[in-house]
Amino acid sequence: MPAAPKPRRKAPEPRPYHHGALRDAMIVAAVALVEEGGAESVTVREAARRAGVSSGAPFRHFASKAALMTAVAEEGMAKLRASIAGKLAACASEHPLVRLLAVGDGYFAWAIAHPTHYRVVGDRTQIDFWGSEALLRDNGWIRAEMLALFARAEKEKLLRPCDLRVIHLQCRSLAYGLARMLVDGHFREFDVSPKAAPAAMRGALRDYVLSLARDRAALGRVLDAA
Amino acid sequence: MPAAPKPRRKAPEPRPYHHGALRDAMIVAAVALVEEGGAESVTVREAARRAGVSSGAPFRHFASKAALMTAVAEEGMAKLRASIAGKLAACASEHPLVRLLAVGDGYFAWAIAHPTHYRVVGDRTQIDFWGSEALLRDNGWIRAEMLALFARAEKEKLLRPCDLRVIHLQCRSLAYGLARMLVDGHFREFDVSPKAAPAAMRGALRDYVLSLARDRAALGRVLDAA
DNA sequence: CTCTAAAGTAAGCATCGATTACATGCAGCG
DNA sequence: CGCTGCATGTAATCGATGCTTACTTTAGAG
Repeated sequence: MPAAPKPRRKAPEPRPYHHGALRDAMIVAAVALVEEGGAESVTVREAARRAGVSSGAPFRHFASKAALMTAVAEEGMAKLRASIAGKLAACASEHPLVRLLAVGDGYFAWAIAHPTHYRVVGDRTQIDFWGSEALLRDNGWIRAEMLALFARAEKEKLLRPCDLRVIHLQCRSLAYGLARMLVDGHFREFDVSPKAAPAAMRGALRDYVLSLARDRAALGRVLDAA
Repeated sequence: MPAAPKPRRKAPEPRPYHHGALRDAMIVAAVALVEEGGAESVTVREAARRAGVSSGAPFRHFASKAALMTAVAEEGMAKLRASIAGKLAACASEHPLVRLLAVGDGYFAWAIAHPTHYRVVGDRTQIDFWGSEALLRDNGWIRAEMLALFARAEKEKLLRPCDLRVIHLQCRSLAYGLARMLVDGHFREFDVSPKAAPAAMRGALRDYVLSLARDRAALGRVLDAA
């Protein structure tokens, strides 16, 4: 019966001339496209189609496709940070190296769950990483969290003799390398079945963290308990 | 005077109707484009332009742009392998862990010298990696070389107690992560100046290899000597 | 020498990112 | 209330891309 009432106000029926939240809708659509077919399948036009606007409209909100992809990366980085924060919050132990492994768990969990989105976040050549406040903030948070854990571990004499700067770079590279190998399709090269990849990644990081400990056996016991 | 002699045979003057080696010429042009502006700036048409043929000609030799990029990756993987082989040949020591570091040196050297090309080689989602004999062969060579060194190190009791499969994955991930962080633009995040990146990468890998040694001090002396 | 098939060309299709000229309508002001 | 300005939308268009098709050239096998 109410075929077409008065297009009075916020009636979300046909489509008000002005979308109202196109910027957000574009990001949602672009993220969906990324998840469906990877960054390469993202098209400004298709995202506009899904948002129900013409192909030129998005450029009122994004200077370029790269700007849209930067927003997609911001979205991803926030989720990545949230995933890490979640694992940290769920980590009962206060042992810095145990918590470091929790950071890795949160990092891998999101990368594994959203591989194509993770690729957008990781590739800083396609987005304006250094020009995005949100990316710098969330990435900086992750970085600071790691550095604080390393600093605490050192202060508490939990680390083997080492250069903090070196192991920070090492740790980041190992985590990035593991996640990146996964999303770049390298894991088929190892015997691990696709479903075993997460465990292999965690195992590699766990063993690495153990190698950082002054008292490997002690940390092993703590990790086994947790 | 000899404005236009007889277009008799192999006269490389205007352009013989048949190119003669279009496939190779396309790969050369595509590699050049990759080095100049990254994979994203590669265009079948532009490569064809540089090879001096029409835009449709390349498709007689490559089923798709992805097939051309796969050939570009093959070219890169061969160079990567050659770089590693060179460092191994130049390595005087027979110590497996010293030679493992030489593998890393060869790997990093090429990645640093050809970052955009390296990205093409590393990203197996954009090329037909598992369908390319050349890629499988050269990548397999690198892999086998590493595995042999690990096996020798273990047989010669040079390794700390560890699971070979775990440290193989670790080592690969660390190397891939370091190289990938470089070409993905992550190094600005660390204090290292751009020119210091190679040293930082080597330092991280060196420290990692040291952490694998049963007798860290002994390996340290060997490395310092070399 | 002929004749086929590999390897070129030119033209065209659908699509893309981006721009332009124009249309709409909300907000703020008289 | 009515006017108006500006953010936000549309439609049309541009040049470029990947890829295909129909046709042309030419090398080389028989």
